[in-house]
Amino acid sequence: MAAMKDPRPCSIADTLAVVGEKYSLLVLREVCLGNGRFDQLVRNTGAPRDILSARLRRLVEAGVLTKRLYSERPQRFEYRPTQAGLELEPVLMTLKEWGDRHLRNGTDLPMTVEHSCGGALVPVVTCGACGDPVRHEDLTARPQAPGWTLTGPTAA
Amino acid sequence: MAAMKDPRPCSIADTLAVVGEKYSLLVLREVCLGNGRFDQLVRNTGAPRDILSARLRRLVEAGVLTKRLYSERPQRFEYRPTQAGLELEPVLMTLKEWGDRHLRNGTDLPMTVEHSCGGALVPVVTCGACGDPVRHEDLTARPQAPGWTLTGPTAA
DNA sequence: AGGTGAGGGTTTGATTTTCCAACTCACCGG
DNA sequence: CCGGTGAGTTGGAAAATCAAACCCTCACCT
Repeated sequence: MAAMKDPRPCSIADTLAVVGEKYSLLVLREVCLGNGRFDQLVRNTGAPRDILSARLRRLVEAGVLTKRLYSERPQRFEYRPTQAGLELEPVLMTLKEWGDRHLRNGTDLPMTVEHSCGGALVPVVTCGACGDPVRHEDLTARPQAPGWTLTGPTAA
Repeated sequence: MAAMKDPRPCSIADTLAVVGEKYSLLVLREVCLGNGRFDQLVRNTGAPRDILSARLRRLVEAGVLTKRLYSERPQRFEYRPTQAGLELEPVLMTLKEWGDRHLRNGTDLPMTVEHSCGGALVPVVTCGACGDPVRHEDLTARPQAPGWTLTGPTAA
């Protein structure tokens, strides 16, 4: 995700610069599931080996994954999520939720996630302050840096 | 995001096939903010015009955006989010939240979002059933379709 | 000692995408 | 008639992706 003169300083863009390249989030999905070995990642993500290699390097250097030796002689490695990597799981969950609902009508899901409370997880984004589920109409963008001249009714 | 033989049927991958290409989510960000005109999108996302054109076509065809005529003579268009598009905002919020925390230490944020409850929005993903914030340790993946052979301790 | 196979990659060359600048077309304002 | 705006399209160079082949280190079998 190299050159891009995004005139907008933006954490969304910055995060995508780390995990927005093709396969990166699928790699993270697998690593969070515990499938952190190279050949598993090739099989489960469908990424070409050279691309996977590049993505892993990038994610390790960005502090999202770590490379761990799980066997000397023969040397074998495994990738695991860092704390920062685990904190990207909300992104995976919201992506999954949208796909489950809009691309599969909520039926025939290939995988579900069970929450410790007992049921299938339905991730809901709430406001940390009041605890209410967040709806578009309740949001107002507050530009803080130059480059953020809003024109429209504004909400993100 | 053409050819990819992802051996895993997965809603995350499917969603990324819709909005995972470079610039797509930045376009959605702008459209959700109300900045839905072509030249605004060029300026605010930094996307080359031809790429932007392709992304807009794709997002409209996928039902994430609609193209609206806001002036005949001269013909001028504007892109707006559909309901499905608005429902992708949780993805944007979780991406923003991660970037704010991990890429900027939570300081000097270029933009904040205010929630109707009064404070700056801190998006938290919770379990729809019990309402608790979701933590990695509380999750268990439940494969439902073939292709989902888990090996590790498993959680997503 | 030789063959086979797994794991974890790198190399090579063809194919796709992206990038960027220039160009179009339709209209409006002076 | 001239310049400018909005919404794109076009053409060619540069970069990223793809698939397959290759490499290296060991372990195991016989």
